[in-house]
Amino acid sequence: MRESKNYLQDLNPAQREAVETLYGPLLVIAGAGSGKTKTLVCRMAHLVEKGIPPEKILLLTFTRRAAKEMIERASLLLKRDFHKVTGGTFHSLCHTMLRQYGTLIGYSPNFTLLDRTDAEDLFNLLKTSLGLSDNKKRFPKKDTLANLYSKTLNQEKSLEELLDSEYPQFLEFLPEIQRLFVEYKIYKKEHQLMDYDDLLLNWLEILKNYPQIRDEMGKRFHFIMVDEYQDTNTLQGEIIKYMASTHQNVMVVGDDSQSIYRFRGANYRNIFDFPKIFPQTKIIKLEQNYRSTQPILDLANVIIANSKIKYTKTLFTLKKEGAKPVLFRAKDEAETSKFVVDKILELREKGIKLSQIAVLFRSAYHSYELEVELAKRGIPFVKYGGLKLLESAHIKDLLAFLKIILNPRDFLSWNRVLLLMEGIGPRTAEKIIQTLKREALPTSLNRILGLSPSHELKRWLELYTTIKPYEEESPSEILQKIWYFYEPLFQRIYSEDYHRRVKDLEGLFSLVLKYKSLDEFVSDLLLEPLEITELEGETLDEDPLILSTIHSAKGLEWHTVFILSLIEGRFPSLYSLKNTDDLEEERRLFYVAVTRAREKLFLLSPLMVYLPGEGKTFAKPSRFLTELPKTLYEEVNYTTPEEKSSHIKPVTENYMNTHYSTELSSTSSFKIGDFVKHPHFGEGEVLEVMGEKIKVNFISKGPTILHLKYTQLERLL
DNA sequence: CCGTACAATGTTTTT
DNA sequence: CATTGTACGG
Repeated sequence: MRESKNYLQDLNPAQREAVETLYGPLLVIAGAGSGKTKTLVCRMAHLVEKGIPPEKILLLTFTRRAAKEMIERASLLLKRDFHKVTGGTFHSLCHTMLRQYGTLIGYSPNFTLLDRTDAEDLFNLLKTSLGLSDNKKRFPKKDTLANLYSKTLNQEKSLEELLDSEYPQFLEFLPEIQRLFVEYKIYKKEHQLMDYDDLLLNWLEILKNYPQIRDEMGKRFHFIMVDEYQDTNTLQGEIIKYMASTHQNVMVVGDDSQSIYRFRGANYRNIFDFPKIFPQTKIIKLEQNYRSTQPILDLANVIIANSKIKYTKTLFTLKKEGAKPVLFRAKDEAETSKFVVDKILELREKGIKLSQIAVLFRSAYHSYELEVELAKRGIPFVKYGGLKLLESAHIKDLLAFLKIILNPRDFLSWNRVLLLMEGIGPRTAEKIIQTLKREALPTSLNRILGLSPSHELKRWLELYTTIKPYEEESPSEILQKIWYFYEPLFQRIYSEDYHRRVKDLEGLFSLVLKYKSLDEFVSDLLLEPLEITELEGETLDEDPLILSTIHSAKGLEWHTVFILSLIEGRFPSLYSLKNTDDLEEERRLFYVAVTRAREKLFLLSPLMVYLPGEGKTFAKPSRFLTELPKTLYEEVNYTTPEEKSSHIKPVTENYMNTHYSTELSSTSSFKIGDFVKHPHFGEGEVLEVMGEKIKVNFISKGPTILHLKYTQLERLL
């Protein structure tokens, strides 16, 4: 009780009201940077302080990482253990519950989870077996099918409506596609498979049909908190409705202007529907921004004011001072990359940690050129978004082995595994699977070996029948055994880029050590897919720079933010141009990107860009840029270091940065033993000169390596 | 029936 | 431009 004063007094009145409203439905509309996370953390702490056991709290967030961080922060706040709080995503909650209660609707506890590509593979399989891929050349492809299927569920539209609006060329196949979807559902149920959508759907079905489960949930989770509510869909809204039906103690937090998951069925209107589901809802708005400076916020407010829909709030800040956002229009992407890297090095010299700087972009591939430049200049970085480790073929192979160990009826994974073996193609694989369906292993062993003379098949089946996942063997031991078998096939299949791929696997081997059950390992990989760079970069000696898609940057903030490729067709994306709603979402995406910045914001918009199909073309600046008043940003010119010594000339007279306007230090002018002065680190002695780099022992900071190109050092006599 | 060599195709964001 | 489908030879 004594401690409570401290954290409650740190809150503004609105935040405090949200924290102190413990019972009943509560909707918090929280603008970007308005202390949303802080409010959630404090409320969680407050609940516990009022005597609520942590295990009665359910915290739903957008990523599991976010939940973990909040629980950590609450623990620190009260110096108590909050680890019994159940925290995670909707999908992970549903997954856990279905492992426990799935039997009610005919699912065994060891059902298999399908990721996106698994689902696509299944569509392909069914497409072939229904004879839909034979002569009709224009029948939709597997990824289109999976996409359509998911949309019918998440956006609650009929297949016909969706086809009409998005794929009119496939309308003629409506009956075939419908039949395919029915088959897809049947197949999943028969083989104990669930895709991502099934997790929500099936759990909702149980909640709807079993009042006793609702009661049980009410007792188990007496307080529910949901973060990022603007990015939930109707299905998730309904899950909340049932989970909280007995007590109504549910708080949701969201920002309608930051809704960026429409393609996944999220609708910002969900926020406004919340009071309809829970008529007693109390609404609180958080409008004070604690993150960004006024110039950044001004830009953000204009972006959202330009949108067609009226949003609920205008942000204000007390951080009045600050540099205007900078726009740089490079001649091409190469020049953009150089500018960004130069600026980053400059910031680092000023003492900003690389991990406090982020480069954001609409699509993962937009950063390729920059990544090359960063590697060349030796700047460590991690990238979020884009290709997931799980999506690479070799990881999927290993996972397929694990999946059939856990669920022998997962014939989709059996199919993948069998096709890896030399001498086994689609037909033989199909025959083997038919045999397995009639008669399980090990009884059918000899019959199956009779179908193919493949040595690899024989070796695998022998190994397979000896592995016992639920008994004494650890996940790591099992993975080792599989690797022992798989390695020769791996070398044969991926002979060209063996070395690149084997690196990923090493990461996987070290990750598996943390798990005590194989089941948990596999579902975790599917529910929170690992980023490729998350496994590679353990040995970095410096906090790395962040590269991220805007979607993956949600909820985070940095000292400086760069936004890449503000070009029509890239941002806004080509696919959003036809449809106003999609375009509006792109605008919100830009808003999200801008509001990630605390102090400095750089907007990049190259004049020429590589567009798929037509090579290098002139780029049209993004409409999001052209609709901004010029007074809100500074446009700069820039010459790359090769052409001249690194030099920026301000276009307008009050350009924020004086750094480039002074002459730069020349490489030759320093020797060991010189005394020098740095504008931010103060005085120091030169210890070593290494080409373009110099090592200086600063009085304030100790020995530091500087890049002469980007530093202005003054020699003292 | 398998594996490979060649042609075509559309190319975002994620649990 | 890299993945995905098709044609053909072994």
